[in-house]
Amino acid sequence: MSARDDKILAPRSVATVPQPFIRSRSTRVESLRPAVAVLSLPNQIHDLLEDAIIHGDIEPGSRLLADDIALEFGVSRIPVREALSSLHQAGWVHIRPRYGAYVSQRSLRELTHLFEARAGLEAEIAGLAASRRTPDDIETLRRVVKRSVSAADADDVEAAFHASVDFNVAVRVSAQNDVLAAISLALEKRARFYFYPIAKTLAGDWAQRQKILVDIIESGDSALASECARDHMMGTGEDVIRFLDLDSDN
Amino acid sequence: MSARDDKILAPRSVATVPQPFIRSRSTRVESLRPAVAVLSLPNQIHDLLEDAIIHGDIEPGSRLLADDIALEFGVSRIPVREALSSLHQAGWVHIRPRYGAYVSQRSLRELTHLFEARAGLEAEIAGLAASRRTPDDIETLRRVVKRSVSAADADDVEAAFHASVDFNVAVRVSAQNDVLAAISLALEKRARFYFYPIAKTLAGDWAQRQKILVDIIESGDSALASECARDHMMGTGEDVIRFLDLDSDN
DNA sequence: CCCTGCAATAGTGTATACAGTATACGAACC
DNA sequence: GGTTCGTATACTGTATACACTATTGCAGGG
Repeated sequence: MSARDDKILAPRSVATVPQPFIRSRSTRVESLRPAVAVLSLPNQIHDLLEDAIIHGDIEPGSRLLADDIALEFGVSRIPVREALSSLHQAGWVHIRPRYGAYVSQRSLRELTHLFEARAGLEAEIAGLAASRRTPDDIETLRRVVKRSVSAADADDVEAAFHASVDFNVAVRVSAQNDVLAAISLALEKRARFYFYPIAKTLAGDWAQRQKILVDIIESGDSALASECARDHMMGTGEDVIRFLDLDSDN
Repeated sequence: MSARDDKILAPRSVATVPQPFIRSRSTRVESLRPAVAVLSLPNQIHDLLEDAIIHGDIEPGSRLLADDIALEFGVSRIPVREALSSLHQAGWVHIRPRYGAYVSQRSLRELTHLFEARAGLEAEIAGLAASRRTPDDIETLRRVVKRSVSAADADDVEAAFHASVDFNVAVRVSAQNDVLAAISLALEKRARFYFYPIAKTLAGDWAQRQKILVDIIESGDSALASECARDHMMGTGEDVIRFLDLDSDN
């Protein structure tokens, strides 16, 4: 009945994860210093599951059994529960009380709303960035764009993707608004869920678009920066809609 | 040493809360139907603590001891932990790992960022509302505005406040974007934290402003609606800054 | 054959128990 | 007297245990 008998996480996910890996106290054998992981167990589990969902290692719609996940990570259900709860709040899973957690499906509806929201958000952020950017900010931005260009030249989608992520971070820093930054980051992560399956077909002219936006931000033209960011995001949204071809039933 | 020896929640909070109140299984004595509360324990605790923070029943900066809260509500620490975790994600508490949770302080920095973000968000939402509103939406909006006017006439701050909340809900519904709606709601709640102490001095011309915005939304002028909402929000933000007089050290 | 009711089961939600760590307090030393 | 070290304490974080419920499969009746 269960849609998954296999391991939840593909090996890649494990390899991708940063240093101090999940280690329940009971399994502590050889560890010297970090008697407890620097990152909390729930956070680690959250991030791993999030990545697994984004990368398609976990099928949308599949049920997440707390026991299985706990077993998988060698921890108890308590930290898993907290991870599932925070995944729910970020929209990654849907929770049916007293029954279980399901990985959220992709839907045309969410996709539309998501990119619409991002368009507004990124426009706001770009506008602020244009009016507040420091020389340091511009330098950082230009450095990231250079990486984007190299990645595009080398046809390295992975690198282009990372550069794009870093670019967005740099813009947020320039905008100097923590609230907007946090929201923007959360929505960007969620957007990757829609993005990832078709990243290859889209990563084309990112570098060019980034370059244009940096020029505008440097010029200080707030309104133009907003418009540019909005157009970029709307365009991307439409691309995703076109390529992803979701059922329109919801 | 502890800043609070008294009960965390003022009686009002308890009275304010909706029907099926916190009831741990172990205390289940006379209950007939709802063997378990329809709203999950963590959610109930989250909402109660959030309200208590907004209304000032819990001092910003005070430490929240999971044991105390659990005792207070007659539950174990597990659901309390989850509530604290979600409060953390929404910015209500700051968590020092392995030490404790503290109620977030008001800061000029957050206030500024918050209202800036809201200005952008509400502008976007108002714009969408203007282009998508249905006759039903307009009717709902007008009804709420009418309530606002009555409240203003009767000088009933509480009622004006509720009407304002409902007004924002109605605008979000008109905008037809779930993502924006969820974010907007979360930020509005957080804003109340800054708002509440000085609500009396501000609730003045809300009704008038709402009336103007509804007229614009009905007219379908998206750009004007955006501008109006943005101005309103910026104005409110500045009012709060002026009246609240926070330390500018952060 | 389909529908209804019941029992078995699987998995959640929470209580309890315990291990480990951050702080605080006090004593010894400089 | 101030600083440093060691110890006690209080709390967090997680494991385990258990009560309860949603579901599912099956049996019986229509």
